[in-house]
Formats: sequence, structure tokens, C-alpha cells
Amino acid sequence: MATRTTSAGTSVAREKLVAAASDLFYREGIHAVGVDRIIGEAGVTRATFYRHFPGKEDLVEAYLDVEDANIRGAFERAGEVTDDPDQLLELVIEGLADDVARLHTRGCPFINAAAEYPEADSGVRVAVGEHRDWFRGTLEALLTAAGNPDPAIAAGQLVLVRDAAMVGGYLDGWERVRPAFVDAARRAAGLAA
Amino acid sequence: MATRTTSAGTSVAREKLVAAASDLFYREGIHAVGVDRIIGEAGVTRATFYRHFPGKEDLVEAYLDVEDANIRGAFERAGEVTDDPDQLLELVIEGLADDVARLHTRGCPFINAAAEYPEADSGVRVAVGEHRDWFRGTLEALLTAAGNPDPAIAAGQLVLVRDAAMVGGYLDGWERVRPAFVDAARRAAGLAA
DNA sequence: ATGTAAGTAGAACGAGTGGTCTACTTCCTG
DNA sequence: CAGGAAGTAGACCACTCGTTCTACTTACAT
Repeated sequence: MATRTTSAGTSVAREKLVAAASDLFYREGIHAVGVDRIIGEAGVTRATFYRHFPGKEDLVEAYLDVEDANIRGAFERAGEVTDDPDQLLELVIEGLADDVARLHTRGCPFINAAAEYPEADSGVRVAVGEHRDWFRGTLEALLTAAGNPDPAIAAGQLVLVRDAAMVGGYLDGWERVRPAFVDAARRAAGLAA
Repeated sequence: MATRTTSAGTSVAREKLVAAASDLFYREGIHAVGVDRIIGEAGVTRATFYRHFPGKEDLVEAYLDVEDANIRGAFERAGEVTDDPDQLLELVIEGLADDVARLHTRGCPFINAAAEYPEADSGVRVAVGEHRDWFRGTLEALLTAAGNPDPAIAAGQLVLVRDAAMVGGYLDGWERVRPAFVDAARRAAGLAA
């Protein structure tokens, strides 16, 4: 069997590995999930895994890459819906809320990963940092377009509120946190209460 | 050597174990630290460890108990300084900020622990839940005493903001998060900006 | 037709995991 | 003074960890 490739060009085995790992890492934690579990769930052999990834940590980074790509995709799709900055901010806040409510009920993948990787210069922490920088920067650009008087500060507040929403949604239940999140996010974004 | 007890009544070996474990668990993560490391750092033997704790997870709970006790102690000490509710709120917000800046630079012990313990009915997660309930309840009582119009909602907002401060302080740097935290916390508490 | 890259299958590695056990010592308490 | 709880020291358990390796197969590209 030569390189069985998927439509996107990457190997199907690699995709199965990343998909299985993403699911397990998010649901159970990273150190708690062994390579055996992952290859078992992916229906792939050990050798295949090590053919595609130098080691487990690279798979962790691939998992975070997927999460990162998902959010970027959501932002892009929102950008195709409307060009009005205020409306876009509304969509983003709604989208974030919906994401916590349905997809990310076990907290933020990046925050959770960082909890398990204390060393700031590890590949995992670098990926976390890059994701957060992108997120903050994107919000700031959005707020700038919406004419926010201090987009840098407002973006920081939105990041703050979003972190809290993911943590609180996981530990306290989303229904308990939702009103506070929506209220605080709209206020930070400069939207009508 | 019989029960060498400390002033508080508990064995000195037990206290050394909890102290070493607290330090290691917080700095490096829980699953990442083995029993060997802990007993080595505590200068205590394996048998002594298992004499005091049924297993590793009980040590994790003891670690969270210490963190819980520390914060409760800080609240009590603040309560002895002043009786004025507004002034007390000021002290609490200041104290939380100071705590993130100096002591908890690796995030929130409870949030980090929860990231590693997905099962909601595990002892660790129960301890996390109890701590959060106490924290929210205490804030609500404080806000009620301060005459806040909706203390339950305000307490929820303060919890939210505090979670975000600990996460952001760890991942983005405290100096970057501090202004947003203080601003949001004071607003939620109903204090003058 | 054949070479090569990607796959399967599975044994083996050393290190580390949490946890148990035995043998001996120390020192407080009844 | 005797008993027992708490301590040290260290061997040992079965298992899991991430990783490496050999041997064989499959299928696409030249």
C-alpha cells in the first residue's frame, strides 16, 4: 500500500492519528493518554505512527494545530457573512458562546495543554502562545475596524472574558456562566447591552 | 522514632510530603510527577508515604486542601483588617492581584488540576468544585454586605474575572493582564473605577 | 516489471509508574 | 518496662510509558 492520500494531500493514516489523538487528548488530558491508546483508536500500527511523527509531542502539536485551524476557519466563515464590523463582532461573540456550549465542554485545549507543559519554550507552549497572539491580534483588528477607541485594551478584555468562559463552562456549567460572558463580552466590544 | 508531631498536631513527615508534593504538582503538573520524585524531595521513604496516604491521589487532594486553606486564610486576615464591606472588597481584589503576581505564576492550581482530571466525580474534581463553591459564596456574602444590587451575578463575574486573571497571568504575563483584571474586578464589585 | 515509500504485525527496549512487602530502629505512651 | 506506632532502608511487583527494531506486504510511479 503506497501513500494512500486524502483529498487534502496528506496521508489518511496521519489524519486518523491526529483525529484520534485530538479526541483523546482533549477528553482525557495529554499525559494521561498513551501512544498505545492513540494508535489503537486510530486503527494504525506503531511503526506507522513513528513514520509520520518523530514522537508523541509532535502529535500534541498537530492536535493544537487542528484546534487553531478550526477557530481560524470559524473566523473566516464569519467574515464571509458580513462586512459590517459591529455585526461581525456580534457574530464572533455568538460563535464563541456556541463553541463553548457545544464543542468545548472540557475547557480550552490550549489552556489545558499549557497546564501540562510548564516549560515556556517547549513546542507545545510555543504553539499555545502563537494561537493566543493570533487570537488577540485578530480581535484587535476587528475592534479597530469597528472604531473602538482603545482596541488593544478591548481585545485584551475579550481574551480575558473568553478564557474565563471556557474555564467556567467546564467547571461550573455553561448555563451558569453564559449570561456573565455575553454581558462582559458585549461591553468589552463596545456593543449595546 | 515515634510520631514526631508538629505544633499543629500532624506528623512532620506528612507535612514534608504535602509540602514537597504541593511544590512539584504546581510547578510541573500532577501526572508528570511520580511518587519517587516526591518522597525524594521530602526526604522520606516510600513506606512512610504509604503509611500516611492510601495512594497518590490522596496526596493530590491534600495539596488542593492546602491551596484552599491558604486562600481562606487570606480572606480571614483581610476580614480582621477592616469591617467596612467596600474597603474589604478593595482589599480582596488587591490581594487576588498580589497573589497572581507573586505566588501563582503557573496558573490556578484548581484549574490546572481539573485539566488533568476529566472525571467530574473524582475526588480531585470534587475538591475543585467545593473550593469554587466556597469562593463564589464568600464573594456573594461580601457583595451582599456591601449592598450590591445583585450579589449573585456580581459574584459570578468576579469568579470569572479571577479565573481569567490566573490563566492570563500564566500564559500572557501578569503585567499584560493586570490592568484589565483590576478594571473588570472593580467594576463587577461595584467600586469606583 | 521493478523499486520505493507506506503500510501491517509484533517483539523488544530501558526507564519509570504506583504500590506492596520484609526487616530493622527509634522513641513516646500506658 | 513493655508494647506499639512511626520511622528508615531497600528489594520487589506487575504494568505502562515512549521508542526502536525486524520482517513482511501492498500499491503506486517510473
